Amino acid sequence: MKNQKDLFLYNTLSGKKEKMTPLVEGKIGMYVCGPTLYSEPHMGNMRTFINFDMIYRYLLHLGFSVKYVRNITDAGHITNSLGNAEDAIGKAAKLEQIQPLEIVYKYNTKFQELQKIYNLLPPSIEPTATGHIQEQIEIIEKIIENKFAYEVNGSVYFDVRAYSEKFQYGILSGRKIDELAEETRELNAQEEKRFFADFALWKKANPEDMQIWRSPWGNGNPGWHIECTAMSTKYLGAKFDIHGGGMDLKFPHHEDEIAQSCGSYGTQPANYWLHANMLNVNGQKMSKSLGNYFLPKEIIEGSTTIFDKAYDATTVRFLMMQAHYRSNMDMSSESLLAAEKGLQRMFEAVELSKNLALSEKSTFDVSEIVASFYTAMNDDFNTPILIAKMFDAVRLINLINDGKETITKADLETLILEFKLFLFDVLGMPANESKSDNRLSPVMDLVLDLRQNARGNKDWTTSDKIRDGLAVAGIVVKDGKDGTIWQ
RNA sequence: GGUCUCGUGGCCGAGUGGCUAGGCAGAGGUCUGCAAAACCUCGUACGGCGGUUCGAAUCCGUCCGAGACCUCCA
Repeated sequence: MKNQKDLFLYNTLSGKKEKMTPLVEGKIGMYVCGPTLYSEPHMGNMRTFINFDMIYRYLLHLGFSVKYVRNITDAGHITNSLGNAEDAIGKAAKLEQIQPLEIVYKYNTKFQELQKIYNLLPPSIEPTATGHIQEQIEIIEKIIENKFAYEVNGSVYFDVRAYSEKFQYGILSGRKIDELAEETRELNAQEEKRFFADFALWKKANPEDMQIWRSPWGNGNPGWHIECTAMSTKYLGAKFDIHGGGMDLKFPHHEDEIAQSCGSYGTQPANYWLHANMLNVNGQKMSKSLGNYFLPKEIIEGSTTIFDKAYDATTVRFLMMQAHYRSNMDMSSESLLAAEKGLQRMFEAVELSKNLALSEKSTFDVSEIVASFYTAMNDDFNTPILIAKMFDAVRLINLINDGKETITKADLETLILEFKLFLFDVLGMPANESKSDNRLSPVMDLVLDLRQNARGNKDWTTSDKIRDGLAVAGIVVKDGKDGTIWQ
């Protein structure tokens, strides 16, 4: 069932689901655009990273050897096309009165913490833009050499018209240059540019810039898009398998990355472009400028007024896994609560499965269920379907427990193994089991034994007192047919 | 204005030309000392209007509504 050749993914480039064929069999190179660390990443940012973490996990699960590169943008980029605004990191630095890299360091520390809290696997490497200025300059030089860029007054711009004669600008986002021209009716104040769609590869330094680098064109800053081209090329080569990022990066960021790669190395960087959809708040994209965002920490601390109570990171992650990565999703107290309860059922089934009665034969087809897990995920990482299939398995486990279905030892082992692999390794739910403290266990045995005696004597007052007392300590007691369990 | 996406039952959220998605919530039942859990049954959903078709929520057109991108953005 674990067949690498059955994987299909939706490629933004073609607008279709395509069979995944790596450049080198068994190996995958994946680049994902990471955060710009001028502030703490919000929940919407996290959703993208959680989704690509899931994708990374599934690729690993299929046995691919994956090199996963996710950059950190720590060089400031001018915030609008006019070029007269400050870069976000520089702005934050001035505001907080510390160095730009202190800003980045500060927020990167938080970002790293969040990755642990939300159970993200660390990428193979997290390269930084400032650590690759030289590589960026070299690519710019190549583009100039190829006559797809020009220098004006200490800045370098990508020449979209020249590029369009050999390549198709707009291939990813479906944009046409002449249409773009009509659309951009204002804001053409960028006099240095020869053509409105040209974009900066290198910007001459402003006197107030806090980060400045030397280049063949004088002191300045790299353009926003060039860092990804430089780092993906360095770590994955000019051509690699998967490039991912948020939908909002499709244009212009990813479009321009393609132009830069074609303009320098004559090849598109990635075979497959994956785009994760946005997280909404009340139907609108979460964004800093709208102010409708909340932080990943606020939700687990319960310090945002948007939700009725605190929800842990696992619940949030599970809720996100219940939506497809290409759909946009909203979060509400109701949906979080539903996820919390649903996940609880999953975990309880895992516990329950440890003590199921075994039979001579199984009354259902385990291999079919397990196959359905793979079918779901192979279809463009359809986690909602996967979860639905897993709930089917949960139901079966409960039915076995009720004696209404039976299972053999071998089938149970297969089912549990695969179930856990998908729950913990693929969906990334933390496997915090075996937490059943060795010292607590005998104590509980004793307490429950006492309660059982009371129940035997129909001393309900005592038995309920024990149950209520344990409830206060967060221990739930459930009386089943074959004894009492606690958690 | 241009390009594009979406509109599914109380909520979240998949999918599909005809066959029950799933979770949560709700109703009834089984079990239980009670409770919890579990299991069973139930609501007969696909924005409006046309069209294609034996048959459409699924394809086409149109209208309404929401959103994304076109400018920094995961």
